[in-house]
Amino acid sequence: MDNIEIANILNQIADILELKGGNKFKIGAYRHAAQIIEAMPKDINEIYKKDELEKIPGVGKSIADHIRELIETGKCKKFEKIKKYVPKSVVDLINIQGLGPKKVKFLYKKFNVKSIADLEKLVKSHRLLRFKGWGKKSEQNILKGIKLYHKFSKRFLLGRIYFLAQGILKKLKAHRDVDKAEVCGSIRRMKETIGDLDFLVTTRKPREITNFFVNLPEVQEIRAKGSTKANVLLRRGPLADLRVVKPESFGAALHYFTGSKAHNIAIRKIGVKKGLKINEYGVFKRVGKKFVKIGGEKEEDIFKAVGLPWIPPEIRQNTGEIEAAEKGKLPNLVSLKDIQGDLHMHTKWSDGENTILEMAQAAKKKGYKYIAITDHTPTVGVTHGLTPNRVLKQIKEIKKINQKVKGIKILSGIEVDIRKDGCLDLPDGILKKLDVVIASIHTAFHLPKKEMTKRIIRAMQNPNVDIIGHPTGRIINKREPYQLDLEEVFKIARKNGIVMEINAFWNRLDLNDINIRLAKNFDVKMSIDTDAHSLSGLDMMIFGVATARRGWAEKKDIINTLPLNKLLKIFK
DNA sequence: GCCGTTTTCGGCCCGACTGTTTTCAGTCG
Repeated sequence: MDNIEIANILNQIADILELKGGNKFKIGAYRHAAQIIEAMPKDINEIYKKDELEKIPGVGKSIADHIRELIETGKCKKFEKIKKYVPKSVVDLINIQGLGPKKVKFLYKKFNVKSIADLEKLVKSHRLLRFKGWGKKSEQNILKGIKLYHKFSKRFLLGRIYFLAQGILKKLKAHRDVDKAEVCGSIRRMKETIGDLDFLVTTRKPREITNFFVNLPEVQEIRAKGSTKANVLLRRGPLADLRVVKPESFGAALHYFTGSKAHNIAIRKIGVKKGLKINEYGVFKRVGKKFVKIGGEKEEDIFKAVGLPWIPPEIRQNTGEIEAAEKGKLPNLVSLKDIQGDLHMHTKWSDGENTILEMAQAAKKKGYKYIAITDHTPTVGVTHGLTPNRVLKQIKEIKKINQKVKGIKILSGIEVDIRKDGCLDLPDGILKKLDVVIASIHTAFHLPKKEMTKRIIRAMQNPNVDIIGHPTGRIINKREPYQLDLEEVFKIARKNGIVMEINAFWNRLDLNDINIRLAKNFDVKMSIDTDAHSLSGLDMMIFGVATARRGWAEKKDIINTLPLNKLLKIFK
């Protein structure tokens, strides 16, 4: 069992306890431990082997026992026992937006609601209206929540399975009979959600490799297995395909399996016009009645055959990249190595896991030249946000740490909350003292479009605001973006020199690819920041950069590619 | 269930918002 599987079970225990109405601090303890284990870079099995489980913060004797049991037997008595209290399908209902443990418990006990179908039927019968606390609005909200759940429930978030895919890829590459291996599909295009995993391998021993693949420990169930193709269900949830081709077809197969489908069709169409046939085995030229292979070992061969330069996977959507390539006007996409610093992160001063010093040292290790510490403000209650006094204290503290740590500059910042009316929850006099001010919304998500737009624009007119954090507020698979007139917002951003954040955290990725392209059209500058709440959170930068690339962003569009002296000129 | 330069017991970040009420429970972060 890996970290995420263990964390999943701890979270499920917490879910069930919540439904049972258990002690909320106990529930919190399970969740806390799950969060730490999921986010920590170390393999929990290694920690188990060293008998150091209880050294993990948030893990005491009891949870350590559960983990030991899980690692040794794959099961845990506590979980097996409380699982009997409610069916899993009932627990899953709390994932519907607007439903929490209390409401789900009520629905289960009173109406025996066990599934989304049950729930929908009940709501539509209006029988709920007779009960205290359930009104017309509640009905509407539940139906909306169900719709959202259906819309998103089939795809996996990139950040949840990216590292799983990389891990499997590493194993494939390490196999002595494997020539080349790559992960294709939407993961290679770094799409924010992933349907399944596509692995491509070249080898002279296809049978051995397919066998090796279906017997990987990550595999739960073999669904199909042949000599050059296999399909499995992974324990983490998604399906995974393996395709084996000959080395001389690697490039063609890579292109074919990377997609997108729309992009591939467009490329093949150009090929047809030139008398070419393009498929996963190569590029073929028509000679009389026969087709003769003219390329396919490298991905470049495919593009070259249709007279185009190589196009980065992230923008292969057939949304203008082929036309741009034809004109020699492909964007020079920003890349991870261009990033000079990270301007949004939290520390123990609010809801982060690590100290300012630890974050700075980890960032320095990444080669960053600067970071900004941007803790929360009091409105976001759970986070123990910074009051004016604590802001001043933190500024002093950062000054001290800057003298200690060489080679990286720590900027004093804040993620100040934008209240419902658009004013900020710290006084201007305090904001003025900070190097960088990010303003974000964490409450009142459901305002009408006009009001929400006005709210953000009012915040952008505050002379101290530099960046708007996660500008649309969406949580992938969970919460829709706010109703917002982004074009209006971008106009003001351009005028006032406000930077729009590309929040790199994998369940946000906000701005998303489409809005990044829009912002670019308005000549709005952006910053790619992790919103890290722990050291491992800093690793999320790849997802932010990938999203920026999908939005055609270039180095010049992204402010945290600038050296410090130039960056500081942008801030007020 | 976890944790301790306020500690080994007794705390455990809590404010904003919504929808329902008319003072508050539930949800969210």
